[in-house]
Amino acid sequence: MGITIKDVAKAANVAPSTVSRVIADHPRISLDTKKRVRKAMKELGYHPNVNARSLANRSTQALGIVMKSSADKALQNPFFPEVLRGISAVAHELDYSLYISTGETEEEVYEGVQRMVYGNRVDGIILLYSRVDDNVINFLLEKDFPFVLVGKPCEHIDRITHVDNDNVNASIDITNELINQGHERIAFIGGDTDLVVTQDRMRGYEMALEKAGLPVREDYQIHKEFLKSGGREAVHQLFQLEEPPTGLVIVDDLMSIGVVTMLEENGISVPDDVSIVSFNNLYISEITRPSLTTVDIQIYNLGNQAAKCLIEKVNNQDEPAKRIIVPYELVRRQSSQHVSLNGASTS
Amino acid sequence: MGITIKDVAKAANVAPSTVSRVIADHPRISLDTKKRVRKAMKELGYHPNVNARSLANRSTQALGIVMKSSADKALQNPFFPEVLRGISAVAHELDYSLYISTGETEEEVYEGVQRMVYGNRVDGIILLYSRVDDNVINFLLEKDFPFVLVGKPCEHIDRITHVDNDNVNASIDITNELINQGHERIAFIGGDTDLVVTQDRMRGYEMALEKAGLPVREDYQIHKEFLKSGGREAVHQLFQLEEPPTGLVIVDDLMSIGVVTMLEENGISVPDDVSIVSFNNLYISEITRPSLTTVDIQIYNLGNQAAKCLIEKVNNQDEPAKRIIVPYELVRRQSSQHVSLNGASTS
DNA sequence: GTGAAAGCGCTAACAC
DNA sequence: GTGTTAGCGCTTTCAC
Repeated sequence: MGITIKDVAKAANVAPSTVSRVIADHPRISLDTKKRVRKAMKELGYHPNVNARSLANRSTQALGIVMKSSADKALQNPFFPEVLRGISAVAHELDYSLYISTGETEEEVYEGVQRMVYGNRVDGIILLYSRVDDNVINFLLEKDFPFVLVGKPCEHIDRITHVDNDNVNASIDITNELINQGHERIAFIGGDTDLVVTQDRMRGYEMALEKAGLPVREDYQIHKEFLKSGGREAVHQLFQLEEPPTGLVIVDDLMSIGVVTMLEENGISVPDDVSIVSFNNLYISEITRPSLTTVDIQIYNLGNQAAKCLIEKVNNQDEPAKRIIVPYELVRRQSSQHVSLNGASTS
Repeated sequence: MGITIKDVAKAANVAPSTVSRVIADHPRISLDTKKRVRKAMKELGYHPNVNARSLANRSTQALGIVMKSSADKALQNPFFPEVLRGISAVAHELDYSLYISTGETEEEVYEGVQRMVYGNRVDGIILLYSRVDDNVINFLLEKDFPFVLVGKPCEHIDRITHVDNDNVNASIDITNELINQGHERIAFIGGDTDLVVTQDRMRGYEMALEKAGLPVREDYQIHKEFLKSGGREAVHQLFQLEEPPTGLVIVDDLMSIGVVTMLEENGISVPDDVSIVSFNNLYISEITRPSLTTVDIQIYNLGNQAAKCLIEKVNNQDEPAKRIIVPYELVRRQSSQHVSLNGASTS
């Protein structure tokens, strides 16, 4: 069942090892035999068995992709297909396959990673999230298993190759966008505070405010997982304050859309009453109304770079830990405007 | 490098074959040795090498997932993470791993599938799309390789196990929703006409109109990939007609959002001037404004069923071809309303 | 109930 | 340049 290397060898009148060498395009095989062998492979319809190869080789030509637990379906989802595209492009080019592991809980995710590593299923792993105190990272470090992180590690930062944006500066810039438009009361809406990306973006926000001499107010920060029921309330409260914000920095475009809706339910209009800026530049950010002023973090590129780094690392165990910063870009759209225009629609 | 079955055997004072039998939980191994072996495995930190097992076994405990080419990033994306969740849940439960293959072009996708099959990487494949004249399906059929289709095959329908919604009836129902609200001029906006799902939904739309004695007008159908530049124009034209539609059936929620934006750019408001209904009930459909009246097709469930069917088929090559229809549900939200309310906002 | 040995399909010394 | 051979780690007859 299935053509093996032996069949090809026989047909081409060479030894199996020669066929193997032809497959690997070994330099010191004569062009003539190469041709003959290749012809035989074609004719017989030969395809190598990757398992056998992996066994002999201790290399799988496969990369593992690990997402964070998909329990909170909302937030990171649109991110995933795009980063996958980026990874897939280089994987395909370099003839790597992709394994994927996810799970509803952290525990499931961890188990998945163990399976990949212990089972010799993959040569390396791309982690698509970074959270404090993550046992997956500790496990991989301990096993000295090649991996790359998309995002910023919160520990061992110089031991972990990672691909990230400069989220702090991105956040400073996007917050300044509001400040430059004259906003002085700017609130921050974030997600899971365990995620490093949330932390960085919040820090940038605070730094920008401080630099501009604006107060950093605690009642201007929301961190509930507010795409669920709690969030609606939290946003409502924010605008019940004596001095409600006129600008909002939101950690993700998808959240922004939810917030816009909540606001409009309360008769608050974007950008006429409040300006919104956010992050990620998802596809949807352009086609929603208002279109979103956001930071394009180049998701595809993040995936692309991560895959490249990982493959380098796989091919050379001694490759030093790297840090790749993918540039970001501000995208100005309709959701933010100069504070002096506030109330435009009601006037 | 790595604990093998032999190490365990030595430690437990048995033969390697016995260890193997313990792993497989073979019945005629004494409980005593089982315990002893298991203890040794624990102590040594043994983990089976899946490649070796696959080689000996001709089974990989892995499923392949094939998406359609990701070139058109817009349409099917939000679908993917959700269906993956569904697949992943059962894969995890039954100890299967997931292998994923995508590509920018059809050709790349096809190559990926070949790699999975020929390389013995997976035991079976889940196809996440159905399009006419697809060489991937033909390839799998020809090789008699286990696979399951999410969607409806356009050929060999009784030979292919597939998991689908009843898209024709779903479309009839959602179109009737508009008809029952008094709409008589109802247009259809679809995507790629090669996709079976587009065809089914269009047919349902037409059948509903006919049943209601409403004309099926050709100038009421748009099929450009209109999330790109062409679409804006097409929608514009639609509302330049002498009798512009008052209702729109749109093949996907994400498209709906784009259309709402285009309409509002032209001063046409949803649902006050035109009602919109669509399909899929993506997460975003609920938080956008207006929230979308749509058909919940239970994406998670589609994935779940597909994975189950595939594993059955893998375990029993003679499993007959099945057809699983996942029920759908109408979700009424703000984007559609009775035609008599039209113009409400301008009055 | 358990062991010995062959073999899954391939690669990688080591020969010549 | 190419053939021979010994594994990679596991499963699976076939003995006993």
